[in-house]
Formats: sequence, structure tokens, C-alpha cells
Amino acid sequence: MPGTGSDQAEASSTRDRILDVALDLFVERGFDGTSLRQIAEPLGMTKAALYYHFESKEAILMALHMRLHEFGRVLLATVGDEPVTLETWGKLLSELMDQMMAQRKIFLLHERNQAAFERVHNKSHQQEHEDFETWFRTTLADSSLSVHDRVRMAGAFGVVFTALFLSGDAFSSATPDELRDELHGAVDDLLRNEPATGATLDHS
Amino acid sequence: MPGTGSDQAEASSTRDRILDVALDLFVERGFDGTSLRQIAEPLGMTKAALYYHFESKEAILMALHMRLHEFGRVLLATVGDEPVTLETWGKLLSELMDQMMAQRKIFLLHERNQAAFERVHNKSHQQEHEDFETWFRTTLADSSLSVHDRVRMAGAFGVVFTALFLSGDAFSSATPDELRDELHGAVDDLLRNEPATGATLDHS
DNA sequence: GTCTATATTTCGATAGAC
DNA sequence: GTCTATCGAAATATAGAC
Repeated sequence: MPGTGSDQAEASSTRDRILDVALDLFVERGFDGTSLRQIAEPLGMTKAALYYHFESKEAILMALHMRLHEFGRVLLATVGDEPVTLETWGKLLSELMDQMMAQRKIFLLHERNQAAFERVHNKSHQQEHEDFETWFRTTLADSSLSVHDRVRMAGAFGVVFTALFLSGDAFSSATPDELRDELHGAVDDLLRNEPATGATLDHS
Repeated sequence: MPGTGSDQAEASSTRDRILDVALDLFVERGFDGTSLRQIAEPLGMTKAALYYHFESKEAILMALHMRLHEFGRVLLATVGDEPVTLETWGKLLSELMDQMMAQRKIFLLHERNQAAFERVHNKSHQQEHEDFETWFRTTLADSSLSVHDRVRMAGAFGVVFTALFLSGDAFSSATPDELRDELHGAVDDLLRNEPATGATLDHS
């Protein structure tokens, strides 16, 4: 909350406009490849002015991280404490897919700046926060699930992630609805418990 | 080719040892988060010595990039000029999967340093090289293929990529053979031409 | 081939005026 | 809230001795 702003109804705070520009640049050139001057310039200010709104460059990155963190918090709440199965995983992915399509840039930010996030994460003693990414990887490593099921779970996520983020704009010609339906179909194929046709597969 | 080395049979050249250390650090901390001093120190030399073997820090990154580029060149050759179908895509992925498991670090390097690669790639006027990544994305964007097929192709790649690179060490307990078999199964499920309804599956 | 300097640049961050 | 000016640190890269 930067001070005693007078415009109650201004469309977006300066703080938010800084974050929007930073998000674009961090996705495009990377966190380390972006200088504060490059963030300030399109906003018509100098880099010194940024320090009125953020105490450091890393604070800008962490503020953007919070946007993802909030999605994860909500998502974890919808899962509740149901045991993880191929079916519940499908429901989770369905929710996640919508979030990813709506907040594309935030996910791209994290995909393209893993090293920077890890560095800042360690510096700041911010351990002990129930992170969605942590839960995700912990679940995939849960040895009480079969390797078969876990590969399917990771793979189903990978289908969505790759189509949306690693394929460039390969699917920009498809409508969002068409893409979402195709992704659902692919995810369902992966998570469907194989019917025992001909041979019995045992994946307890 | 650094000069007139006297040890013909030395296990690895200094140049290669520099690249090996740099690869580890670039994967762990990122290209921008790694200084030349951090590369030189574990090798028992000073950063100035690195300039005898490489003309710049970016040259080290590009030398590592060449390792991936060579894989891609070989891979593209195996594809030949066959038209891309779900079946040929499966064969390609099978080859690619083996390469990925054998050369894990090189792929991790590219996954975690996309911004740095793009920056260096643009600076160096190295356009005009038949890049595997370029071919990959171009193929996925080929509008002569149906969206359905292209989503399946991107997704099948995503299954492999995610299990091997985005899941941390979630599958480190599984044997490489077990993991490879499971990935093949998942890929086949995605690329199998859907039978009309309960009809015959044709994967010749 | 590797070293000890050092040049040069850029960046994050601060001080203080307005 | 934003500016000008500057500090201090760290990085890439070079020069020249050995």
C-alpha cells in the first residue's frame, strides 16, 4: 500500500503497472537479463523511482511470485484432503488448465526463471510455506502410488504444460475452447484406467 | 583445438573439463547466475585462464549448445523426409527419449536457460541454421495437420519431457527400464489413432 | 597455459533536493 | 512520488609477465 494516494478510482496503481511491465520483461528477457532501468523506462520514470514502491529488484520478483502462490493456495483448497487418485488428479488438472490459460504469463514467468526463483527463495528464509509446486512434486514422488500411476499423473500435467507453454504459438490458430477440449481428451486418455482387454495389467 | 598439447592420451582436455564444470553450474544456478570465477575455482585456475580456451563467457554457452545441436542433427537425419504422422512421431520420440535420458544435463541446461540462449542467439548472427527445436515447433504449427493430431504430438513430447525434467527426482526410485517402458505406454496411448467406437486399433 | 594486475562497464541501491 | 547524482560492488574482458 504505497502511501496516501488521492485517486481512489484510478484504473491501476503505479505499483501494479510496475509489476505488469516487469512481468513482460522478465518473461521475455529473463529476470537476470532485465535491468531496473529497462523496467522504469517504458513507465516514463527513472529507476530510482522504483525504490519508492519496492525495496529491491528481488521484491518485484517475489510480488509476482505471490500471484502464482495465490492460485496454488486456492487450488490446494479445492483438492481438500481427498486421497490422490487418477480421477482426482484429472479434476485437479482441469482446474489448473483453466488457470494456466487465463494467467499464461505468470506461469511462463516461473518456467523461464527457475534459477532466479530458487536463488531468491533460498536467500529469503521463506521456507515453511505450503507451496503448490512442492505439494505437486511430493505427490509425484509418493512411493505409495505405483510408478505407472505417477507417470500418468506427471504425463497428464506435461501434456497440458507443453501444449500451453513449450510449443510457442503453435496452437494460437485454434480457439481456446477447441484447445481445451483436445487437452481434456488427451488427459483422459492418459488417466483412464486401462480396461483389461485381452491381458490383465496389474497396477494396484 | 587449444594449441599443441603434449599429452595425447589425457582423459579429457582442459577445454572439456571447463565445459563440464560450466554445464553443472549453468544448470544449477543459471547462466546469468554463474560467474567465470565460479567456473574457474573448482578447476584450480583463475578466470583469466578461461580466456585462453574460450573467447568469451557466451562462447562457453554456445559450445554447450553445440552438444544439443549435434543430437538434433542426427535425429533429423533419422527422420529423413518422411511425412510426419502420428506413427513417425512415435518413432522420433522413442529416439529422442533415449537421448534425453542419456544426456539429461544438456537438456536441463536448455530448459533452464531459455532466455540466455535467445539473447546470445540473437546477438550472434547465427540465424540460418537448421535447428531441431525450430523444426519441432514448425511441425507442431503445421496447419495441414489437424489440431487433434498436433495436440497429441505436442502432448506426447510433453509426457516424456515432464517425467524426465520437470518432475525433479520423483522417478529416481524407478529403474530407467521401468520408466522408459511406462513412458512408451503413455506415448502410445496418446498417439494411437482413436478407433471409431470399440473397433480395431491400427498401430501397424 | 596460467598467473597477477587492471581496465571498463553495468547494475543495484542510496542520498538528498524538489 | 519522482528526480539528479553518486556510491560501491561485481562482472566481463584485457595486458603483460612468467
